[in-house]
Amino acid sequence: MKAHQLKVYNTLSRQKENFLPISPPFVGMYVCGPTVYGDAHLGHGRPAITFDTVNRYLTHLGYRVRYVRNITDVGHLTGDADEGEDKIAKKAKLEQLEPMEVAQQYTDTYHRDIALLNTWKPNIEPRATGHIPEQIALVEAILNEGLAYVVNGSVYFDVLAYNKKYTYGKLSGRVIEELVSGSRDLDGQGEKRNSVDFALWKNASAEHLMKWPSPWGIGFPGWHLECTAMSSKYLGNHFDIHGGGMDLIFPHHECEIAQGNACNHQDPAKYWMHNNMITINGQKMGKSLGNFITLQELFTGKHPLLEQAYSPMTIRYFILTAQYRSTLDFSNEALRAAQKGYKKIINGLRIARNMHYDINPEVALDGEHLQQVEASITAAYRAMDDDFNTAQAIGHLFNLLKKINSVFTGQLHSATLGEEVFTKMLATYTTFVEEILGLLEEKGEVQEGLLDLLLRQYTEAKTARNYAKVDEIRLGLKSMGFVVKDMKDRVDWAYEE
RNA sequence: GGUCGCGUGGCCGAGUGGCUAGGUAGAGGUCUGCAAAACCUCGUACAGCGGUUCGAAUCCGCUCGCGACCUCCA
Repeated sequence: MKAHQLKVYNTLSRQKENFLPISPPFVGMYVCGPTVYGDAHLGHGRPAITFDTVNRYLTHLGYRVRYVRNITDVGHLTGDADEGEDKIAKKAKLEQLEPMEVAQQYTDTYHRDIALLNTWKPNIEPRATGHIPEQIALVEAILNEGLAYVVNGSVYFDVLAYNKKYTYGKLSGRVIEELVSGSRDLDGQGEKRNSVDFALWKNASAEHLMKWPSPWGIGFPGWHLECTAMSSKYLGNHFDIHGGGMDLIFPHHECEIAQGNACNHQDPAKYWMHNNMITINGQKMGKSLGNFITLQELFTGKHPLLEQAYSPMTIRYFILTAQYRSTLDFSNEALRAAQKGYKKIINGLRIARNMHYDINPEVALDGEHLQQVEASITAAYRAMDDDFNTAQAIGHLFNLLKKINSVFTGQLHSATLGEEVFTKMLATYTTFVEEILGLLEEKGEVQEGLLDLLLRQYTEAKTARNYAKVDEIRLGLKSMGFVVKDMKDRVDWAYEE
């Protein structure tokens, strides 16, 4: 296979750049994981699948990826920045649980749901609460640089001081003067010297549930700090890819860049990748809007907005049919279309796995078909090389699938493609579906052996022109979710679309 | 209010100057005991108006509509 020049859209430069890892073949990738205080919803599914696909494709190209995705189990506050209540602790009080019980419970459900989407596990999945000493050390380092200050046992990052040496706002495209003047009510600043400053360490009140000792008293870390602590610990001070949802660009990732520069004098990541939001009726699906659908609700169909259940692979396919930087609009109609498309892909996978080249010297090569197949193979890779355009790649896979189906049903002879191209076509198709896109065959309850038995009876009945029995078997299979495919010389089954 | 982005055929969704995206839905056809599956063909899509160009969905301007971030959110 020829060398690929992968291009990646970098939020920092706002353009596609050639992907050149810092130390090939190694790639360090850090992705912001969930704050574990509720069930994972469709909005969590998108970055999980997006960066899983990035991981898969980079691995396919031969890179050795270290994928780190954190679990936020402390420090993420509700309400106004740096003034609200800890999300985990709030949920703990509501459910009368230990905060760690809440974190554990939703970490478990997150893992369960994300695994169903067939995502590879991260190589390291660190938790914020497991890295308190590292975070304290970072605060001390930033204080030593003179870019933070202590007030009543809390430590704040001094954005204005930082901005004299570095540029605060370069990721989100924000101008510091506008942030300063545009800040809402000036009396809500509290201890901060300036409203744009953010907390590195917060003093904990007596009733606060999650707290640790520090040089500044009992307290807990600020939200942005954990990612700096854990990414630098496991990937170094400057690594290749930092990913997450677009809504994290500001302030979270902006603050991470500031923290990284403040204590390590360099940007933490070379490439910043951000997936867009999933919308529902054109509006962002999110916790704060209360219009989110959890993954479990999708899998079971138990949600007022859902007309039916949608399988994990349908969801994965649905998300992959859009480029990750575009919004993707949810609707039952779109998901039903995705379900059909997914099943078509998987029926093709079964066929491709079992198909063999049929040597026939009397069949001539067909230049047009050959050219179409070769073009689709090249185009599928080119799409992935162009900032992981899974939507476009899938389009080319469907073109390959048409050829595969044609050969399978006898409408096209495999020899018209020649053995080399035919084999490459099958290999490309199966590699893309299974390895790169991560689409699995969702097997039903029925054993394949049983299906084969029924199909043998079906064939016998058909030969005997016992059409009543033929129809009976056909109906029976249909009720189990299978359709019978009658071809010229044989029969086969497929998943009902 | 500031910053940024979007508006593609019934629906979802690629595409950023000339080359069929694709899926799904619908229509017709081949095949079939009838079907199904599969394959083939089709609708003449680019918010509106103006401009640049030999040529624009694609570049520029204006208008309309929608959204994101600026406060926790993937």
